[in-house]
Amino acid sequence: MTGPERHQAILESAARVICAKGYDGATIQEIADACGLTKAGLYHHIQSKENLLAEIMFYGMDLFEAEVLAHVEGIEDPVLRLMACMDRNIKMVTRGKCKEVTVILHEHATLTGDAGKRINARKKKYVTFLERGFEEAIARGRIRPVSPTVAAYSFLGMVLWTYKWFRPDGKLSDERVAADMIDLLFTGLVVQGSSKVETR
Amino acid sequence: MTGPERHQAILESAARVICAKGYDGATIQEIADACGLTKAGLYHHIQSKENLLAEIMFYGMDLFEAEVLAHVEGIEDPVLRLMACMDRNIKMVTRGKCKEVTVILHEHATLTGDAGKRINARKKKYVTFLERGFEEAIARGRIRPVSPTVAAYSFLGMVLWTYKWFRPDGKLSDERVAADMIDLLFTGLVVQGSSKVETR
Amino acid sequence: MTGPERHQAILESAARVICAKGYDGATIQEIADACGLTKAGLYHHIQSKENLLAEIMFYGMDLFEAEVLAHVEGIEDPVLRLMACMDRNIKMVTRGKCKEVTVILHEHATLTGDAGKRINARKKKYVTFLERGFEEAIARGRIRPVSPTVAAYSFLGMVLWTYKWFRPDGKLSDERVAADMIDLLFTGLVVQGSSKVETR
Amino acid sequence: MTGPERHQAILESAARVICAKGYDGATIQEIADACGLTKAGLYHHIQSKENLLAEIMFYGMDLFEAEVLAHVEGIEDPVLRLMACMDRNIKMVTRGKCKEVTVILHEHATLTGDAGKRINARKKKYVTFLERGFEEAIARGRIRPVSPTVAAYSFLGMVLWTYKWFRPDGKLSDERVAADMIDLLFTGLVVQGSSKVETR
DNA sequence: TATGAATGAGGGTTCATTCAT
DNA sequence: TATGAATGAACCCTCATTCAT
Repeated sequence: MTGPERHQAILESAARVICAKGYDGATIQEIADACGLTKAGLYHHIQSKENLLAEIMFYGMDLFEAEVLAHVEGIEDPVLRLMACMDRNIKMVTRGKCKEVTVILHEHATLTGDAGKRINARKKKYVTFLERGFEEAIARGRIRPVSPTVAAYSFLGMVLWTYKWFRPDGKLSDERVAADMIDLLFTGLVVQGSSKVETR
Repeated sequence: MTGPERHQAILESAARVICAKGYDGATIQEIADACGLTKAGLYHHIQSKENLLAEIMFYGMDLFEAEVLAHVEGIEDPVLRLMACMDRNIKMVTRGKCKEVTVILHEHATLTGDAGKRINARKKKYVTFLERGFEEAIARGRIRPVSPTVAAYSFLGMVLWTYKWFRPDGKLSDERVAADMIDLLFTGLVVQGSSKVETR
Repeated sequence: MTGPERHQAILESAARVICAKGYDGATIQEIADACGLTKAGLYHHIQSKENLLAEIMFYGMDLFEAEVLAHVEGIEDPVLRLMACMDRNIKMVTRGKCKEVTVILHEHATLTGDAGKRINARKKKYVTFLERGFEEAIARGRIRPVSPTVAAYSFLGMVLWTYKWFRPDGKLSDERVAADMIDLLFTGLVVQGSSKVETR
Repeated sequence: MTGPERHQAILESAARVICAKGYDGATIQEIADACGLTKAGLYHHIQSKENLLAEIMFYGMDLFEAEVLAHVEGIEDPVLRLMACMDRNIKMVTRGKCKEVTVILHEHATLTGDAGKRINARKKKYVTFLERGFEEAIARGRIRPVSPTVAAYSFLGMVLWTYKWFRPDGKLSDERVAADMIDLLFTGLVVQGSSKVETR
């Protein structure tokens, strides 16, 4: 494994450690171990611990936008769009070997400086995307009126919290979790007969 | 201020720092500063950093159980019980000078040893309380059937995530946030005419 | 030993190590050893290695100005002033337990930032003081015309280089070195009969 | 460029870096950069950092002896010999692309082991050469009696310090600096009418 | 020759903790 | 109680050096 692949593998290994111990709790030594390198060897690939976090976050954002946003942005109906978004977002958190890469986006440690601003801007963009979705759905009479902000953060809370409790080997499949969360949040919101599209 | 009051004040100051910087990111120096003590002075009041975290968590659990659980456990109707619980839990996170004490319960850093087991048991008890609530509501035909586990963790995700985005001086009051979240989660779940009790 | 005295003792010990090994070559460990402290213990007294260097340099400048400049600035005759200055400066470099503190002023490592600017300004002030002395001596017809700049830097080179070769237990006393250097630089410069003051 | 030329070019580039940052402050990486090589590439040309310093010093000594000593050793009159020596030594420090190579001879870092002994022996030889010059001049009645040691080290201090302050693009030319320093040190020493040779 | 990758040793610095006063 | 001083352990990071390619 060489070049960009190698680099990504390092980001992913590091993300797993940071996810498990937190940014401040994770040592460069532990991260290096997870990468099968010595500390000094790891530094051949990264600039600093903080920069490593930044790289993981950018990578996570890229992944998230490619795997979630890119697939749902084009959906015309706002309710279907939000539901598809929730489905994909939940699965991004529950399955796939890169889940930690995206989970880290919500790490306590905040990036300083320019990188932090750019990550926050992209996070904010996602929140806004959700808010706009709810606004649009309300405007079209597809759902009952609610605060788009509260709805967006409820959506996020439900989805992101999943990482903390979901176990792939548990009783519930992530298909079931996704379906149920979508049901919980949207079924009660949708105004029946508001559209030709069947939502349930 | 002396005795137990003093001790609680220290726990609360420490909780604020740990909430802001994370357990690993918070320094004993910073905590001491926040308490108006020197490092060595602080050690007259605490046993160790980890024990301090444990104390805060026990204190937080006590507060949570007194302010939330104690007030809602007696509510006969499971839906009303869960709604009241959400309302109180959200407000515990958004207002009050001790919010950090309870927020820390979900800190990344987990307590080790016996204290950790006891805190986890109490957290688990809360999750179970919520699951039982949803189960009971389903059994009584008050709400549509959903996975009680998914419902409980959705409840928790919505509520706990609030700490990350809610600003007391923002556009939304916590009254509004609580009302809207209750609406989002329960209105769609409740089976109309399932009870004499008006839920909205 | 406590307080400011203790602090000065640390600066002096550190100066000895830095003088012997150079700033980059001296380790904090070695400096701590010389102070009879552990590394962490030393950091109780200093802010950083660079700041330690800055402190030593400021201390050295203070010493130099108090022991050399303050004693000669008032001398009316410029030649006598420069000669007295050379005498004191040489002895500051050859004797006294604090010699390293002043020798470090000419360390290769240059301070960065504000501290560096302030030290350089004080060094420049000394060069200018010497240049003015030679200018004044020329203007009064006390010495033959020479470039004041070259004269000032020759003065400095002779004096400062002394640290590199002079041995207190060698054949030459510092009294002798000072007298001979003054002789070498000034005897040939002074215009005979230029003043009532006998210079030799 | 190949072979010995290439090697010398590397020594010269390295000397520039080491002169600018000091031996301990200069990194192999920085030296490699200055040579237009990678670190590993540089190691095909050098044995170790310390050995590189040794090579530079030997090269510098060779240059110095060829450019300075070789040209003045044959001068019969000791005063003229010393003056010519000062002239050449100053210019070696102020001009020429190899000046750093000779300046490094006075680096703080001292070579260890055999190489160190050989370099020190050659340095000592130069000091002795100067001392003998002054002794001889005194013996012949050409200059006033002074300590040859103090005179020799004054000579060296004046000359070597020049590297620290002289700027090729400054107001003073190195011709002027050399002439003035020779004037400063020798004019006052020389006994008028001591020789047929005009010294000024 | 050249280099990307790797490393053991060590550098400066910080941290939680202790203790004499 | 309180604190200034001290410390062992660990942390992030850099360095001179090596080696497979």
